[in-house]
Amino acid sequence: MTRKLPDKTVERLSQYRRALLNTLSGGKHHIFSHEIANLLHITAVQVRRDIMLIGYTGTLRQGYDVNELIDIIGKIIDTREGQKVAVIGIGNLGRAIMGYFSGKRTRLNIVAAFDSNPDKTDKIYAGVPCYHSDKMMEIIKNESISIAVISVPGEFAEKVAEDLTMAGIKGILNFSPKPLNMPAHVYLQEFDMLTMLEKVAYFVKKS
Amino acid sequence: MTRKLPDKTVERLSQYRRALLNTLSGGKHHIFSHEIANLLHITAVQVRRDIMLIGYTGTLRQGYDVNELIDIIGKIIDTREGQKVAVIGIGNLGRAIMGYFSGKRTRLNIVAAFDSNPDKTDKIYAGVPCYHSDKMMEIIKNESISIAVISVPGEFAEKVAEDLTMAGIKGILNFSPKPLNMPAHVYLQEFDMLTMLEKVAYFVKKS
DNA sequence: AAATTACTGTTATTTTAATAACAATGTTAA
DNA sequence: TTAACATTGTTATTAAAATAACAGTAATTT
Repeated sequence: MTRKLPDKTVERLSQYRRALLNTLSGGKHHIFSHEIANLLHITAVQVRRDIMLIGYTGTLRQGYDVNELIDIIGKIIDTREGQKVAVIGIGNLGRAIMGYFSGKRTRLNIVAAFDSNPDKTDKIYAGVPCYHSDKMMEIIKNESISIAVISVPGEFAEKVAEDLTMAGIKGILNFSPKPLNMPAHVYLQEFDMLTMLEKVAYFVKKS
Repeated sequence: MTRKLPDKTVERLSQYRRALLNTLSGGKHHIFSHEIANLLHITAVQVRRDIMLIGYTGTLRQGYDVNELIDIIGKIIDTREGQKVAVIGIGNLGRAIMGYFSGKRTRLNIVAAFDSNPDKTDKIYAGVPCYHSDKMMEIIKNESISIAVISVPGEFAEKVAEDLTMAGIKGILNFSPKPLNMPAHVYLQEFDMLTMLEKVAYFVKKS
């Protein structure tokens, strides 16, 4: 549809949408670029530029129609049919992820969780069934799950990623501290909290 | 000491160090830039450039001395005295963070956790005492804790951040989906998993 | 009705990050 | 001994992101 948007713009679109949904439930139907900017603590130019990139245009002196903007963003970042997500590893982190998502109305559905510990499998967490890892490849394939969140300890991340790739996964969000290597057709986002905490420590030290 | 390094270089330094510690425990004492690069799945030039920026130099044809490099990175990202960290919000996420850290790093110590639920307070999690939020400001001040990890639900994040600021915090890692606004002297790193998952979904859709 | 104001949308510039190019040099091979 | 090689360190170039500058315009004020 639209040509590929800049990475950072996509991140902000997700945040705009959440902020706008909030705005809407507060009964506000129009919003200025500088108001959106304030909600996210960024600049108004940045907001207008992002909105320009997705091809929406507001009205002068009235700003943007909140509903329309939410819709447009949805058309860009959601698929019509929705996408299925699996969470691999039901430790604290895995459960946190599922908790964050449960009830959030979105086109991203967490439909399965996996763990290698039999005490944790065959149960429901935040509405999501947890299966044993042995069944992972099969279920991913059969259910055509396209996105996986890896929240297993570092030692297992690589093996999990390989299996996921073989099962045909399309995108991975990797919370483990082990950097992964994926074939080009699998989109990989690393998300490493140890690194981020050390980074904060560094900049605190500097300032 | 060194002048301020680029953001991304700092992130990678943290990852280099972890990879190098691994290498070392595997009994390897020298390493080439392309080997480090392979561990992180980035390019060798990137590695050499980062190492150049921190002012370390390897030896031709032998590569880098693993111990020395670990030390140098430590001098850059750690402080001599160490830094104290608090985790605010002991849900699944908070516990995941503490679990990841326990035992891992000596210079970055999680020394306190806080929660507003009395069922969770006055207990030890992963070796860290959890206090009631009422005591947060006092303890942060008295213990001179400089870094906070916010893992409370979005609704509470803003208030927590304000209190932390007043208590004199220097850096914040914000896991909540609510974007925060901090005075310039507080270093803020947002870390929003919903955004990241939606981003993965977008790029999966595009490819 | 003219000037001013408060916005949007777009282009231009700057900054930051990544990549490429290559010079320097000790090591090995011929 | 000379040529080829493997590796580092650095500068040059390109790409991505953020910021600044500004043109356009409907509403409001004078």
